[in-house]
Amino acid sequence: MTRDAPPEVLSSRLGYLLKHAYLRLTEESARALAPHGIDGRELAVLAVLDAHDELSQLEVAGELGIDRTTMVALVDALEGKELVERRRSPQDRRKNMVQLTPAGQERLRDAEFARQEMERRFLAPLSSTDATCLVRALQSLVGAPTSAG
Amino acid sequence: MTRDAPPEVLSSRLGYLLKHAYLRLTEESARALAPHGIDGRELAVLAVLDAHDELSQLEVAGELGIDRTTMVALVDALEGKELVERRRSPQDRRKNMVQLTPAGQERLRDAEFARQEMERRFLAPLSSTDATCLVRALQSLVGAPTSAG
DNA sequence: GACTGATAGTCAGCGGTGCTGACGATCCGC
DNA sequence: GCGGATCGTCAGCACCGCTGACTATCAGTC
Repeated sequence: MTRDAPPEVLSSRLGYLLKHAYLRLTEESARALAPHGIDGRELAVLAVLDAHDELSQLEVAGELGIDRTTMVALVDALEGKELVERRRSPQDRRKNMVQLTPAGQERLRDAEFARQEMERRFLAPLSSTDATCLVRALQSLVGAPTSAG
Repeated sequence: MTRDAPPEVLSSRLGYLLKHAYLRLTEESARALAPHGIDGRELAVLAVLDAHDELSQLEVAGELGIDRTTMVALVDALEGKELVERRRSPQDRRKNMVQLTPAGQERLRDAEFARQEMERRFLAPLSSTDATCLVRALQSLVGAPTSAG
């Protein structure tokens, strides 16, 4: 099934393109991850934890670029699914250290596989040159300076 | 000012990249359009109207890929700024035809110029090859089939 | 001409997301 | 020990887009 192609006035607008590409990926991501009982944000948290072994909630939030208040519910959900554990840091008892459980590690592996499959399908309409170029361009944009002062 | 570069675990995730590129563009867009008293969605409505001269609310919503219920408030706002006018269609009195006012056309010109400037700045960190490639890739993704049934 | 079903616009209400502001607990420099 | 900063938490708000219901209107049928 193809969706309607965007009207010509909009197809050259970066805002339209980025928004709809993002929305479409979000849909695909939800569909791919649903069988694993987590969503894209939760998977990102698991991946960050796996890469760093153990971080405080605030550090995880910082990595992901989301607010610490948003992090609370996110960790609540993951803890409810027994994929992560909160522990008060003995060094700094203000901090909640968040750690993957064995179940969390397993879930991460499976869901990561599903995500990679999904991304591969998502990028399938592109030539491999265009696909690499897209990723490289996005990386530059996200890591790059802006006029934001 | 450069923003923090994304952590390595996330910089290869399409979801993270698309989301943050989109968020960053949204910020820049808001900043660029603020002096013109409209936001990105409103500008898109004006552009669609300009390209088609006159459309019903539902048709505009269809072009932009947003819901007809969302369209109501959007047209309300634009009408409040006297940039568009609603007229009952004589052919089909269920339809609200939406039309640019002269002020709307003028605003569109100015804001479009600001948007183009903004996009140019936004894409500045990319080589011109990468920039064209990015746009082409996004166009393919947005216009392309998905597994969405 | 009246009845039926579909369509356009409107509105109330909901869910998701992310924010601000406040608070308690805790840490650190003095 | 005190004052200021930091972390987690919560309540409340704003924005966005949706669903569902309602009204007005149209088109087709009898």
